[in-house]
Amino acid sequence: MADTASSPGPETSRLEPDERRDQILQCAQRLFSEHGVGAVSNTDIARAAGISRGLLNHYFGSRRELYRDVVRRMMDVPPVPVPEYVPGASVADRVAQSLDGWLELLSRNRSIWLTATGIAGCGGDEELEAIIDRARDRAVARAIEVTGLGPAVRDHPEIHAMLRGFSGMAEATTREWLRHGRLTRKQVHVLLESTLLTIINDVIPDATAVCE
Amino acid sequence: MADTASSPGPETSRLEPDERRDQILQCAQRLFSEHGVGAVSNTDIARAAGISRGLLNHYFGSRRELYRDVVRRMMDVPPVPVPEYVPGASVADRVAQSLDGWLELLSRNRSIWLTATGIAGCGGDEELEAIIDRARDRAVARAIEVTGLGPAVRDHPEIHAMLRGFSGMAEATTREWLRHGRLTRKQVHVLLESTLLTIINDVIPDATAVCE
DNA sequence: CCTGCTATTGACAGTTAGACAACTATCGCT
DNA sequence: AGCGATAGTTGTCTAACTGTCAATAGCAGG
Repeated sequence: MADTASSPGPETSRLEPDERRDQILQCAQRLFSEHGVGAVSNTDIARAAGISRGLLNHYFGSRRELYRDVVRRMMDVPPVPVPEYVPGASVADRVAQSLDGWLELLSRNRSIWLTATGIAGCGGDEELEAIIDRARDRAVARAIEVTGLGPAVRDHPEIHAMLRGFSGMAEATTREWLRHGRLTRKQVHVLLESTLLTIINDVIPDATAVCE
Repeated sequence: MADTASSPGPETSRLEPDERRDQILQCAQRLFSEHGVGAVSNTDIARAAGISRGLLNHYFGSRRELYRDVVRRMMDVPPVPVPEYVPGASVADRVAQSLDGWLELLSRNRSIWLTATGIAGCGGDEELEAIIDRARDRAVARAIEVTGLGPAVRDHPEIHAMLRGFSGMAEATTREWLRHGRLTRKQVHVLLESTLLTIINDVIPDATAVCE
């Protein structure tokens, strides 16, 4: 980054550690989103937060750890849009409703989500991979709950892996929608719904049979 | 990196520019694969290639450009496993055969592919994104050819975006197979085949209708 | 007002990328 | 053999970045 058109910096000093931590993370997240991770130095972040560079290391140790915490903060945002169990609803209904909730959530947190998933496998950091992996697993777990696949997954762990594959498709499709505008929300919905139902109804019986 | 257990370095000098370029890229690719991008310095690469540091900049300008060229080289590897047009074959047959060729190719170039896709969206570099995007588009173009969707795509460009979504699933699923061993090759095949056929037969009619 | 605690700073050390200049080695040509 | 042209080397210099640590400044409670 060349120059940071300095925002109206808080100009305050001596915050409580938790507040300071949070404020720094917020600034870092914004800068990463705006300029890309590689183009933002610790100096930039410190300036944006109105603090000295040394304080970054005091709070986060190394840059890598700061980076990890930013990603963690981003990924932890989604507070689960409640599966909503309605007695008379079919699996297809529940899938449709859950998908809708997910898409709604993403359309609200557009830039955060794009940054967090774009950051992704930046190469070499085990723990970072694990953080993103965990977020993905949470999404898959929700899918399992919604589709009522719980018992089947216990016997066939590969179903879990397949749903992780599906979540790759969900991410890619959502990028096409939110980032490039090459799909509409409705189209994403139809695509993901049909695909997920196919996986449940057609693929899983075949593929699990193959394994044994 | 502390010390690079020096490979049996070519020890030669005065190569043709093209050869030298290629040799440097090869070394960089190997180091990136082995130690991760962030852990390899220009000095490491120069040492591994048996040349001076300055020559790196002579050939590639900046580190970022070297990095881009490494990724470009990785992505350009797949020499298209020939679609093979057999007259009597159905779409499903052609999809199955093409998928099989793709999986075979990947199982052979396992580590290269994992590195290339893992490197992926490292954040912030437009041109790098474009390179990866282009590789993905090539895969999608092959899928369109195999499935005979050419005419439909001309009228409905969103089909293209959907197939890009599918390619996200293909990547994620393949990672589950090649990297984590949580799926077998057969399972990946069944999953991708069914999903792709569903998209072609069920989703595309629905979704394109929605658009108009 | 003083005193202890701690958030915060500022300067320092080590490393790296990138630019540049001067020099050397090797090839192709006459 | 001699002579350019060009690939490659070495070394240095600058700017920027990260991580560390002793010193400082702001805010409690007595």
